[in-house]
Amino acid sequence: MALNLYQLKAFFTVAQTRNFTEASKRLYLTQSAVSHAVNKLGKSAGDELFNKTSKGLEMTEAGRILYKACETVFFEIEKAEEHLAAVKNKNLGSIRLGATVEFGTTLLVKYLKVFIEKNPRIHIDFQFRHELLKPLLNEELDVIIDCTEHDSGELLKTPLFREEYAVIASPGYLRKHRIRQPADLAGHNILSMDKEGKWWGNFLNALPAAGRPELSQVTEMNHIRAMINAAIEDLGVGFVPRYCVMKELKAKILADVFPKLKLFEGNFYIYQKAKRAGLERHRSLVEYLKNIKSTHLERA
Amino acid sequence: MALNLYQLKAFFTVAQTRNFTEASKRLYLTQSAVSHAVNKLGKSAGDELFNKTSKGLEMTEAGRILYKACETVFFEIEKAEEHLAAVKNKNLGSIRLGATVEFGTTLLVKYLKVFIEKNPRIHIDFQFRHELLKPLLNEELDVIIDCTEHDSGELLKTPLFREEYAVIASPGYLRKHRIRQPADLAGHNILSMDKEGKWWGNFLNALPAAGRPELSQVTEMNHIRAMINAAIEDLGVGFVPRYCVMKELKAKILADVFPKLKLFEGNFYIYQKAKRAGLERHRSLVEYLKNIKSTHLERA
DNA sequence: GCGGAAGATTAGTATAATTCATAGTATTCA
DNA sequence: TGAATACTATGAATTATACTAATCTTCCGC
Repeated sequence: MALNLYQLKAFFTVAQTRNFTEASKRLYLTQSAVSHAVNKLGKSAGDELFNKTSKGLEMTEAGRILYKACETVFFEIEKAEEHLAAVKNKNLGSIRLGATVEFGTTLLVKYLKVFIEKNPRIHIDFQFRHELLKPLLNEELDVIIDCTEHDSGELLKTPLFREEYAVIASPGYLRKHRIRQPADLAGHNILSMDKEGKWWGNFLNALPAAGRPELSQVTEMNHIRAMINAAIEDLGVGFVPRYCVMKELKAKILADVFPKLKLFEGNFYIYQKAKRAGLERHRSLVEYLKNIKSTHLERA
Repeated sequence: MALNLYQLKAFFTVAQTRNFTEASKRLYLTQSAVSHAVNKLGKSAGDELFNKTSKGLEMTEAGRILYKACETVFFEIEKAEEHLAAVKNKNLGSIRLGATVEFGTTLLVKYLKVFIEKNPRIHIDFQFRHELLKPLLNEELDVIIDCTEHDSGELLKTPLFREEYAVIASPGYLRKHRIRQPADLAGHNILSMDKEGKWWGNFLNALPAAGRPELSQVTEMNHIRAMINAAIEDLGVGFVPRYCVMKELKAKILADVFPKLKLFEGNFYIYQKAKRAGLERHRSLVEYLKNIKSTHLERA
């Protein structure tokens, strides 16, 4: 039979992307080359590797067997390459690090400055977006920092810190509209990431059922920074991670509406594919990231 | 860098055999092809992979890194191939089974008959020799059954049974020379695998120091079967694994000189490379072999 | 049924693997 | 020391294979 690495690589990438054309781009090859390679691999495996269904490609059993082998094989090769590079004082390779937009653009880049200076042989590329899990699973990203909960055998999860939220408004807005307790929010313009109010859900849940306001007038905007700026401009009341507005609170261009209320949202976690967590560069980065705290922004 | 499977295979085989020419034979390639491949691999790894020393090849650090990766990679590929074959009802591959000459040619082949009939998709090749460990380590053999003790992290050891020995002679010989107790052996012709008497060491050790005979007249012969046949022909007294002479004892062409003495030699063990023990065909075979007992020969 | 998207096919080219022939390097032994 | 032996390395030629470009097929939505 004699499996072949070119073909396995092509197959593996197709399996990850579920798309020959996309795979060909990742591999810097033509779609034709990928098609050839996967077909040849299928022949030497004695079976088709993919079935074409109405909604895309689906692996056959033979495909799944090979996929599992590929995970180990390519990881092992990558590890060996990293190890060789380490011995020869070469670059250790790169990490594609994903994080949510606000967290990434503010806290993360500042915190990583020291790591990047101390580890010149590890290159880090950044991807700040909201959708993080899927790119991690299909190997567009190597490490992500996300504040949603995922649990799967193939992912390694490292807890970072508890994210504290705050209800914010500009001091001017608060002077005009007295807001003393949560119930007072009814009728105010509510700045939210979504129209349905899921974004404010954790705030509401933190309140006793009796004191929950009816959030009727909701303005949707799909970036936290936009929400913050809107609040600064007196456009309404926002609900945001506290670390995002540390500076604004200090500078008093924003105020904490309910300073006595402790509002915790989900944890921040580092996620990586369990297999790839064995890479030395992953280990160093995660070890460093573990010490990040939401309070790091205050120093900045 | 982009490591390459052909080159890794060539390198891996050279590393196992410590010999380019031997590796080329195993790979059904020319020595030149192997040399080219290993050199190219060395170039893409950025370092030499072997140093030539006065007594053969020696891996460099880069070589050792790659060797470790190869172990995993090729095992994983082999496992995938076996798995694919299983799904498609093809042959599961072959096992090169090694055992000591006497054990292999008598007990083992008979015992394995049933396994071979029940598992037509696993092919077994046999190698009966005295040197078993080295061929196992350099991948000339996949599984060996040996009665010597080895302990190493890379080997998986499965105990089989305790081997019982017996002192034998032909009934005619015993009629002529009365042998009542071990001390009577002095002066007799002693049949042994070696001239120095190490072979009889375990017999002597089983006796109280006072009753140990002086084995002065030793005849060396390098096969157990030869020793047995010599004993049958009245040539002297032999010391052999009991399972080897079950038939002869029953047929009364040989007699147990000290039937009341229980003489145990070392255990029999199955050894395999730990990595390769994960192969399905290895598991089935070892599972079956575990039930072998030295008494199986009596039935035959 | 037409256009677009995605994969397959075919034929030709580029690249890499393999061989052949030969040269080089230790080691052994007379 | 020189010849014989047993390796490995090298370069040119050959063969196998990966890859591309262009074209074709299929499937899906409008």
